[in-house]
Amino acid sequence: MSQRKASGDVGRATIRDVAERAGVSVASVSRVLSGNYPVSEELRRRVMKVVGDLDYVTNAHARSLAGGGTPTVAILINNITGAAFAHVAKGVEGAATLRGWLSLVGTTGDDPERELALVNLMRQQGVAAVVLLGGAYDFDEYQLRMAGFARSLDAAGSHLVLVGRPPLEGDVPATTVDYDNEGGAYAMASHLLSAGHRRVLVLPGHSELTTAQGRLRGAQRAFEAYGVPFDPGMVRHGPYDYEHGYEAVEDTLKEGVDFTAVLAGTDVVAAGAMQALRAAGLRVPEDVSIVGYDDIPLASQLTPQLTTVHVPYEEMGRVALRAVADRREGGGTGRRNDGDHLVLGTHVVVRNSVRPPARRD
Amino acid sequence: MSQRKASGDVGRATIRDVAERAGVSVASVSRVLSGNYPVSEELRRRVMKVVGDLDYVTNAHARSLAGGGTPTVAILINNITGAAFAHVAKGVEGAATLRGWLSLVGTTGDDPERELALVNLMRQQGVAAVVLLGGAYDFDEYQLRMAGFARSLDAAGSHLVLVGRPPLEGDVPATTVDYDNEGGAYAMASHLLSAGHRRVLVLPGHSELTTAQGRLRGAQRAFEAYGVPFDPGMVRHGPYDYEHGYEAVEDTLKEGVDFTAVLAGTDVVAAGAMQALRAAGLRVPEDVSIVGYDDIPLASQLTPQLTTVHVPYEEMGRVALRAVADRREGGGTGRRNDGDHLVLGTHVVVRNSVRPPARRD
DNA sequence: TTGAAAGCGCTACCAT
DNA sequence: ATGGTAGCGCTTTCAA
Repeated sequence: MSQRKASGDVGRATIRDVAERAGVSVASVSRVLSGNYPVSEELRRRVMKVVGDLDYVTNAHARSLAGGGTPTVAILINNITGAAFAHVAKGVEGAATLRGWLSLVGTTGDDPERELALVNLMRQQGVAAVVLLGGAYDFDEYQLRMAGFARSLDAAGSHLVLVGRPPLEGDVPATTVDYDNEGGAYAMASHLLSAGHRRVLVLPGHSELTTAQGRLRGAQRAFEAYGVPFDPGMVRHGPYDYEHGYEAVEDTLKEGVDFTAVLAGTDVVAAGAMQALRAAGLRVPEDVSIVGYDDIPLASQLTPQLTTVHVPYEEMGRVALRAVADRREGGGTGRRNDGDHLVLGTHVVVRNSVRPPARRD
Repeated sequence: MSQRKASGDVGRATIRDVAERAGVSVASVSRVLSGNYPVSEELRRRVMKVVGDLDYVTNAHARSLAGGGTPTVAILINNITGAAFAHVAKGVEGAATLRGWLSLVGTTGDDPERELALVNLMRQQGVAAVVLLGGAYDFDEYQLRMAGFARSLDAAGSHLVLVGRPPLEGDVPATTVDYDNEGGAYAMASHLLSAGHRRVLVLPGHSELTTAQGRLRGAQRAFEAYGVPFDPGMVRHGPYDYEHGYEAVEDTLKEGVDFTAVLAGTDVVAAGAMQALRAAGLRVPEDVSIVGYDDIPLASQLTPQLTTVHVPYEEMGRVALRAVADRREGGGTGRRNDGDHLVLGTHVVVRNSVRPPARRD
């Protein structure tokens, strides 16, 4: 154990250690390991033997610096704990692995400062792409902020991918992978309306969240299409969490407002709403119908199983990675093309949480 | 846009670009940016100005190679979609961010090949530590495999951390962060027994999974303590998923086996069991009581809310990171000490899914 | 087919 | 307080 450098070095073995021990040049070792160059069987054998003995692995940083290196995607997510985005991450991860790419996951905790810090951190890492997940808050600053990210990343040879958010305006170097958010809400609301529901409590989410806005718009359009007046008083905004679903229903009930169905912004909100209804002695779906959005596993695990909108999260992740990989291999010119905005379909999954209203109003 | 090298280089700006443009030396720029060295206000101003203009960020790979670099933890997880491990990951992430560390998440999909590939990949990345999450399959090979990982990582100046798994035997350079798995099961089963339940359907998980083994052992010990004979026929093994919970209960019911309570290996399994009971016309907890394990958010979102064992997943993540960070800063000698095996407590969270059995047998 | 050597972008040491 | 410069470990010409 003294073939390391004079100092009591505890660091990893280097390519030089391997070369010396195998009695060959550093270049040869590199060639054997990269495998992208013809080498004699004898050389390969000797090198691999030493690599095994020393349990050597190449230093990814050095390799990166010198030009080689594994392409890496960074996934930036608000909260790793959210089921929907975990599925997108899974999709990205899976597709990345398939191509031998590496993937990084960073969490922003909904903090713009941290988001910026992470984007820069990823830029430092020289990642091939940064994937930003989830609905965005539609503040004025948002477009500018994202455009800034897109340009910074682009200038560094990287690329910004927005998943589950509306595309950026203008000629910004970014790719968007979206789903038919509004269409899903339209279909979901229509399902409720065609079952005969007229008074429905709508819990679209935070009013500034782009996904919530789209879901609300979809619902409104459905009401219009059915010629049913849409009552803004039946809309309650709030975060996409269980507590909000619970409290919104609880409060609405307390106020004596009448409704026969709940159109929740997400499955988790629906779960909270369901619980509150039950706590108030109401049965689902006999007394009140409920529908969700997302179709995460929870939806089919609730009792009754939740009718909801299926969003192809995992596929979005796969598509997102494919988009950046293609652009990379295609030697993109940097010019935008139609592939820069992909939108995937959504559809209603009918389960057991909807029934025609018991009474008409 | 021609201050780049002669070639039509599209790459990122380098420290040299900044130095030239600011009319200072490369060393000075490095000092300003690292901030760990005294520099004149004038210098700092000029450098930062150019950094802003060029939107420059340091190349993390180069920095790493040269000795600096952000410490990175790698989190290896079977399935990013599992709620429990997502919480551990969150804990690690949070603690890492707090210290300015970076974290990587890789998924193995339960595939040993992929696990090995990822460990090596992380070794290449020169990560400060590799955190392996979740119960392990107790095959003979397992101890050897992990010991191998531990030594490889250690030789590379990295470190292996096992979270939620039993510690490695012998003098292996690894840290284990565990929770009182068996104790939690003991307490949970005792809760059921003291409520009067005697015929309990036990769904501990896969028989080779270490966590399942511990949970089963805990339950058995509780039965012994209560002087109640433990019927092995009431144990059904299977994966930690909703479907298994559903099918196990469905089958048991079909076989006409009598039971007044279900001791599920995880909350998700409990959710499946609950659904199956309900599908069979049985009420929870009036007819059958159910308890889970993990205390993920789902537990309190079920109806009735699930009595379960709380496992401090997020804290385990934090503790795991703290352990490696301390060892790093403490300039550990490499010798094992008591801090190499940390075990956190668990406790029963009483909700509404347990009631004394309606009838005795 | 193999070896020698010039960098990749940065940090840290040694001068000044 | 600032500048010059020798590597960090690897890939990749260019020669042999």
